[in-house]
Amino acid sequence: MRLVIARCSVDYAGRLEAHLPSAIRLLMRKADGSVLVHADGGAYKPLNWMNPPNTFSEESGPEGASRWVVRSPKGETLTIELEEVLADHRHDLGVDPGLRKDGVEAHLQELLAAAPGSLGDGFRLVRREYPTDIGPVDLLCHDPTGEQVAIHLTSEPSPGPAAGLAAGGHYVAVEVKRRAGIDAVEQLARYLERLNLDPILRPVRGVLAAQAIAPQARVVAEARGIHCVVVDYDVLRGAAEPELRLF
Amino acid sequence: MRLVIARCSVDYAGRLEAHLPSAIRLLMRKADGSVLVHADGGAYKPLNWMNPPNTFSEESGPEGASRWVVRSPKGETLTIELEEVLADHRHDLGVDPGLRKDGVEAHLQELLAAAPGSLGDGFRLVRREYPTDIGPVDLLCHDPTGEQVAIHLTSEPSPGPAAGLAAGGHYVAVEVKRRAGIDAVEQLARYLERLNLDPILRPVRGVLAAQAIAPQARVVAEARGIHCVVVDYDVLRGAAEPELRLF
DNA sequence: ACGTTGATTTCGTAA
DNA sequence: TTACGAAGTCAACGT
Repeated sequence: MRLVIARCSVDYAGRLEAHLPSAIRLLMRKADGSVLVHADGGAYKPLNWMNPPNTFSEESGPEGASRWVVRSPKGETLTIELEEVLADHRHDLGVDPGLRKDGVEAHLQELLAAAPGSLGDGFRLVRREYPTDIGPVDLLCHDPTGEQVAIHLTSEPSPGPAAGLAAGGHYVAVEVKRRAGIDAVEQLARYLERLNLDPILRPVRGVLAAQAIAPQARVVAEARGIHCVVVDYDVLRGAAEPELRLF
Repeated sequence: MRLVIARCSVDYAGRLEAHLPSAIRLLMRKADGSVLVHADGGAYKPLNWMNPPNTFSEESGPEGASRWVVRSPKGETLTIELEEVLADHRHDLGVDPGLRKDGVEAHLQELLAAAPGSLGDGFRLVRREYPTDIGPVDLLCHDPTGEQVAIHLTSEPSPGPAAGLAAGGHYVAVEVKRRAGIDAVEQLARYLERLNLDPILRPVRGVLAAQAIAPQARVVAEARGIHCVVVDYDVLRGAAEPELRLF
């Protein structure tokens, strides 16, 4: 990794065009070829950058000035005019071990799959990522209460739900989000529309489960008969490991 | 700006939890308070970071080791254990002048407004950012072909379209996107629903114009009678400056 | 202040 | 490989 502090101006031409007038900035060139231009503000995002793969060229000018030209194979060009170089450090960092993340939507879905009762009394999980022709529904559950549905004696294809569950109650399609907006409601509504075309599943209700639900989304959801459930991550983690709650 | 090269391990606890095992990394602390952890790869995104506002504390340990703890008011915590510091530079960069951008969606909209014929044969622009009660439609155009609409002799309020254009053909609401997904289709569908409540405008057709349209979005659009137009930025730039095409 | 939309989004994953 | 959804999305703009 090379770190340069320099007074410079920057031009980017590619998917858009951008220009940075002359100022003192940090230029970073990583071992993977990335070039980053950072100011002393603007949080974690660089003012300008070029991701790998790219070709890098450095031309010397008069009085310590120089020019960096970085080109991507897609025709993007990042040009940096270094007018005055105040520092130029190089460091060998080696390869970084990976980052471990925990607590994203996938994990929330796991916890809900392990504790479907959090979504509604008596709910049982039928399948995660239940496939439809417009994409998979996060969770398909079964609610033993409510209206009776027809009993199907015919055997069903593999991806179908277990026939036994359909004997009473109804199915519930669950959309899991960390933060649910109107788009989540519409996504779930599309799934419900599809699922309710299937006479074997019908009627399918909808549940929107999220750590936070936008007020507008809640209004739209209720209007469409979709039930909203706000889930708490920590409570859920407890519910998924019920043995911990006995003590 | 402070730049530290150090062997360190990092833990983040906040909206999610993340852990980075010990390795040599660049730690950046900007004048605005941001703390960034960069590896020598991974392009422009830091491995971990904390945006301002935050509180920063640095504790010294034995043999040059130290610990940085960065806390945000929302309860997020970034903890960096510096086991070995290889470099520690400070630089005063000053305030950065702004970035000038050109060529984003707004610019695409300008080009289409200047060359509405790209959207359909004979299309004329009625208005950009045509207001509705759920937000402005990117472009409202008029298609001289197709069904006849009623002629309105009454004068109209200022934001209304020119009455003369309504004498033949029909109106077209255009949604402009760089990349169109299903959400763009639904956004346009909502606008069309609203616009078609207006007896003066009715009937209003829909056109989705984008540099790239997701296949699923195209299916949904066609199903709703919305026409899809893929626009090319460079061609459009040529069409918007027709004098250049004479030579 | 809040909500909505765009982004050189980037990044992961599943088909 | 491609396509699609999620992101510690962030950030800008309009209400």
